[in-house]
Amino acid sequence: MPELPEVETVVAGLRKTVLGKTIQNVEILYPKIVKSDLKMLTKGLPGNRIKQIQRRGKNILFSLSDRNTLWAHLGMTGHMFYFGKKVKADKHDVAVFRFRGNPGELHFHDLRKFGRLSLLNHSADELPTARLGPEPLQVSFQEFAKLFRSRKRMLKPALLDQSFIAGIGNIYADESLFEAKIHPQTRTDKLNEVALRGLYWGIRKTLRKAIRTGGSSVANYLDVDGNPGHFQIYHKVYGREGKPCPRCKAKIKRILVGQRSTHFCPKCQRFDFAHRPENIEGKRR
DNA sequence: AGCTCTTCCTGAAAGC
DNA sequence: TGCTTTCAGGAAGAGC
Repeated sequence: MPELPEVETVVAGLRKTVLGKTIQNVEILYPKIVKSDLKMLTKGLPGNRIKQIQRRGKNILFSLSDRNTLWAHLGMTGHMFYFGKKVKADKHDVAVFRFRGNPGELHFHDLRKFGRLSLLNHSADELPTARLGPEPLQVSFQEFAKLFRSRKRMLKPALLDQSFIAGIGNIYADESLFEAKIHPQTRTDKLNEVALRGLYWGIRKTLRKAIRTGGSSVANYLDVDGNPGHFQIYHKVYGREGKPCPRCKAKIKRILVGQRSTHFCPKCQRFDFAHRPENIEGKRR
């Protein structure tokens, strides 16, 4: 599923392929993905040049020459495929963009149709980004620490909450918590300075490495040119239930936290590691 | 405020 | 073997 590193990879691909092109028309094959007014979108896009493409959290923002913004979210299984020539739409394509004076096409492909597309009548800077938490690769440690201390909730749901911190999904939440050796059910406000630093750097390390390797190819993630990423071979806990922890060889566990499957090492991700290191032996769940 | 449950959707995997 | 059920998951919305 596309999370921050995958979306970053997709945005890099979009910049190489469609940045600077002028939209000729857009064909919406599955109208339900459009969350803004459908007619406004299909009528408003043609003639617009794509001036800038940015990622914010897991969102893709196309800044248009008329100062409006095309907002895309890949959901669970969304892909953006660029073809250098006319190509017949796949049955899972939800939208096709065509460009002026150019045979190339951009296909928004989305098997499970959780993706979304909106035309927003304002610039990319003044987006519904008020509903998005800080970027994990940009936020300072001080702000990060303040954020976690300001809430009282379990870490796992907090990391998945886009209004809390943007861009992290199930894979990278689990992997980051593993890096930081923190139990997913630890409360955000219970992390001491050491644990907070560990988590801050764990998230950064995990996301950066995933970006470097082109994202994780699970749920058939592919980049704009149809290439898979490679980060999944580096997954240490995600999707590894019952397999040995790469750090201590204990069996990786999978539990449900807030309805979401959560993978962790029960031995080296201690529930109370973060705030009560002296009590590590005593408690179990 | 924060948790839980539901909805959207499809294909793979598990169950019978 | 083949049909049926379950599950996965990002985000939003309802209800508590």
